[in-house]
Amino acid sequence: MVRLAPDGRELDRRVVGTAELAVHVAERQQAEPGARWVWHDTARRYPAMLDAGVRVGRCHDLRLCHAILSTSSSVARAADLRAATQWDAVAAPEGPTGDALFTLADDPAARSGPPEGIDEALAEFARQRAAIAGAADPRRLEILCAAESAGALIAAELRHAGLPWDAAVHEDILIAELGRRPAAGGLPARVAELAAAVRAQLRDPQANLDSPAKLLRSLHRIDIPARTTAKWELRDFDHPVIELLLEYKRLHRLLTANGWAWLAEWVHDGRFRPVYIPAGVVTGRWAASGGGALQIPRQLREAMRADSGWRLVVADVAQLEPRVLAAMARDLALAESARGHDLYAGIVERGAVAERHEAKVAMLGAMYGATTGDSGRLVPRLRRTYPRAMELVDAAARAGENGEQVSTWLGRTSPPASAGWRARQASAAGEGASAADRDRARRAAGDRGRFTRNFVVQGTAAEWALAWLGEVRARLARLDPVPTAEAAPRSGAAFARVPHLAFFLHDELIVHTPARHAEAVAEIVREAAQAAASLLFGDFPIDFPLDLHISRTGAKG
DNA sequence: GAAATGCGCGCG
DNA sequence: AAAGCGCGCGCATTTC
Repeated sequence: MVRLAPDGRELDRRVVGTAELAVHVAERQQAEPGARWVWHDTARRYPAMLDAGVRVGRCHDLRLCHAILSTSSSVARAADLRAATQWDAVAAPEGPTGDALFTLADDPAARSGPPEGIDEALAEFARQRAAIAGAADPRRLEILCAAESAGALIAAELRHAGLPWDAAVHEDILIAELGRRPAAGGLPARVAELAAAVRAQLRDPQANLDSPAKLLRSLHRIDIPARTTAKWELRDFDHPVIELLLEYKRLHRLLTANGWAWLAEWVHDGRFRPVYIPAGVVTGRWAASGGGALQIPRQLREAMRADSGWRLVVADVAQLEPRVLAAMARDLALAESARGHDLYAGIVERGAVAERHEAKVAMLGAMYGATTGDSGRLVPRLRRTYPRAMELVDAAARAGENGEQVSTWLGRTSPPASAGWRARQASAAGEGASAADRDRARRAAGDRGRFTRNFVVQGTAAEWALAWLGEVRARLARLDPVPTAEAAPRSGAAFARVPHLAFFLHDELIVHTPARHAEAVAEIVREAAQAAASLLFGDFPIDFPLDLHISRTGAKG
């Protein structure tokens, strides 16, 4: 550990273990609340501090920032960073007994993580500072690295606090939908009944409903000529088995994905604690590992219950991506249509299309690269009405098709075209290329174009969301703790007495707060959205309206 | 018998 | 209505 003066001068250095580090950080946070901690990997250091009740205000995550800067097209000498060992490697998580559990030092060949020493960390930090300072627009990368690092803190904090989850409510839903939980092994009553009814209709008591290939053959035997067993295809066939089968699939899905096994594995002591992975997606979106945090069915949302005396403030952004697109492209016409709560209604008002639903599929089609169907047909209407916004995504698509890289608003850059992709394009352009070669190359180019088209919008939306999260976190930290008598101890040592973020998913966040702070928190969440807009887009006139509500109920029963 | 692949479906 | 982006998971099937 090394302490630096604001001018970068070294004040003192010591090698410390995790426990000692937590104590030291707690002391320094008191003395210098604005300090920014520089370390290799937040995911590795911060959870143990939180367990010790220590929160950190700001940090610079060398691993995540290395990943951004070493591949950003905004950085002039990114190769210097790439040459600097493996700073974006994920190190093994620190176990309860510290690094000793993962000692790899005696086997240098097995060591895949980054250098551990202070000098190496300082050198990497200096390289990253230089990379940012030398960029054409240093402010954007500065903001991106700060937001990414804040996100790393938040990801650890979200897991520490967890999302209040009432297992009894969840179980009530399961019983209502599926029937009683079977004693051992078997299917719940309603699922078993449906399976039997489907097999009766198929006139095959042994029919396998869970193997797509076998199910398809069973359907063919009763003259249903489906090509696949996907529900949007089955829905079009007029046969009594269809409704039963779709209901069976729905319940079977609920059972296997979010049934009793999921509850037992992921909900403990009234909290759902998924593992968040900042920048787990190349666009900068977060991924999740375990628990399926990205896919909790809406049906189960009722099981989210604030602790007694606490509230959940639930907020999501209405149509985040098209709003981000309007601001990036400086498209005043689209920004005007986006004013207020319903961007799609605004598009209809402007006369681009006749119906709200058309506005929605057209806009999604423009951002995803639809070429066929209703969506593909409607995109040209948007092109006429919002030429600046549409040119931005069209240009991103052309760049991708040409094998170029694209960047988000703040400077996160898409991956380069793979060697295989380049080889395919080159051989298709050569003399001996067959029609099939050219066709494959054209399809691959189209795929890549749709990816880069979406990358700039999805990635910038992720940046806006990170800024929003970071603003919310900073402002929540200024609210007063409640007395111990009103604490929510299950939210963990660091958050038992203060409002804290409890969930985040792309364009949605949830804060768990003492009831007395709920209105203040709601205001903070709204203000933070405008602050994020200003941070990224300055005074460009774009709204980011929220759907926001405060949960009425406390814990069940 | 483990690992990779395909399908289907939940989420944004 | 089920194409056009990004994910993770469970299950069945194929491959090593």
